[in-house]
Amino acid sequence: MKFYNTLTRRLEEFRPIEKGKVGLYTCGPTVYDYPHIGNYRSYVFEDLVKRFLLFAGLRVHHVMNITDIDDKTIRKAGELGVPLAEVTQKYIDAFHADLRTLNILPADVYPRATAHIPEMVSLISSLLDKGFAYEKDGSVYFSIERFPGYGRLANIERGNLKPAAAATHDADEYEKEAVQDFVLWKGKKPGEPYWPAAFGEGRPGWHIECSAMSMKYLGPHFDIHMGGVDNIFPHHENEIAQSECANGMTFVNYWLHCQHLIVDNKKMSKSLGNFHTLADLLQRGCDPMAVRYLLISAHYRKLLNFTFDSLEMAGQALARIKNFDFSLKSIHNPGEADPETAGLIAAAEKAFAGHLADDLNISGALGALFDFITKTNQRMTNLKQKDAVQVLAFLHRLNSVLGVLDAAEEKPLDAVIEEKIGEREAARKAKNFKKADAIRAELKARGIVLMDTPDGVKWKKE
RNA sequence: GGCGGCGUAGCCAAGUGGUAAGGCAGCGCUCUGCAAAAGCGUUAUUCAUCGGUUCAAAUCCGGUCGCCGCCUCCA
Repeated sequence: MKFYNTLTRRLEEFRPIEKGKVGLYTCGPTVYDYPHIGNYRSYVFEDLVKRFLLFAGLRVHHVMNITDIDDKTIRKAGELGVPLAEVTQKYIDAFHADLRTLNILPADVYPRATAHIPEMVSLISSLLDKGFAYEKDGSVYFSIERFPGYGRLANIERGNLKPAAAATHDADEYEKEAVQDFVLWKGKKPGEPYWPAAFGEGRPGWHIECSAMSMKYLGPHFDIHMGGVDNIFPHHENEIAQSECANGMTFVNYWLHCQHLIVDNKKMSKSLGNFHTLADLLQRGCDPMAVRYLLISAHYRKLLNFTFDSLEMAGQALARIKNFDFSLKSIHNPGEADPETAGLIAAAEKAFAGHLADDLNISGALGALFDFITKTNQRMTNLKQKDAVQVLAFLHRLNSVLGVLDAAEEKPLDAVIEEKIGEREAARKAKNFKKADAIRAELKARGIVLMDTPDGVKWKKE
């Protein structure tokens, strides 16, 4: 399989460091507020990659950090007048709930920054010892001029900064030798949390946490690091600088970055106010699986424009897959399976996997799935239960990658509804269609859709 | 100022040299008590635009127009 590596700006064949295993690090949330669905585009994309690696038979060790100490979390706690840990725990819980709602597989570890301060202190000490960092007024900075590879990931030449940006660049409260140097350790300030360190009390900078925690759980050199494109610079660039200077070896082999979700041609962001949280969408009655489908349905390196129309279309496309699943489950014909079934499955699986192996070409993969659905629907009336079982197993194998079919929907009906359906059947037999339609409308209002088929009445949740 | 991306039917979106996947929406038909689902047919001589290379270009090269991102916290 091939991935587009931001570091080399080309498609590269993926080769794990250790055969059959993948070390995967993804940048997690800063827990000062609810994420919006633009944030979730990245997490859902990362989930797709992870699921595809698993589908391909690889064992994945996935680490996602939680940033629970930084300027924003401190500010939020100050505004609310509650302890930092109380604020961060609230948003951590909310984050995990959203991940479940979007059917995102959990990471193996969710390390929190505040639980790894000693590791960061030790890493900073090492950078100081090796001469890549310096202290100034109680803070510690990384000196980018001492790392020749700086700027390679983001393709930024030093000295090519926007003149205006360079001039006004963060004259912040911290003193640095060079304007582009970044902070590893922020000296203690009144009213802020702090931890002890050989180089003075204080708290970690944002970038150092990802280096320290990825190193702890994945080692100094691992396979894949992912995040949103806006993390390329400076965050990931800085991670590379810190990690490679401390360890003297390559940090990460493959860097994958997900493009932004946009709204009205503008990046969805908190500052522009043009965002929706997952809770907002659920409150409007949107199906979370349609949200997931929409977020994965465009190629990850292209902008995706969010509209309620496109969410509606995603829901309709998903409905085609669900109807297919539904039809297959209704087949109980006896007899031997048609040999053609296995052939069609093999061809579709090859096409599906082939497209995903081509830098996650999801459109191609979905095209292969829909082609298969159409072909199988054409054969549907002749299929035996033995065919249906094979096809269902295949569909669910593909869904192990897509994650858009929600198993939780398959709850049995309660007795009252069963009774209504029976009543309606009796009315239909008696040609009392008015009553039959009234019952159907009543059930529809409760989210149960009835379908009359040659095999008898079927139902599904809307 | 530097770096990078995008522009394919009503909408979404694949396709990077060989003659336009797929999804949604629409229209006609089949099935059906009516629906729903499903099927069949139909929906871009054309890929922002101009020019070039080639037997052949949406795909390569150059120009133009429009839009966006990064260079500062940000998925």
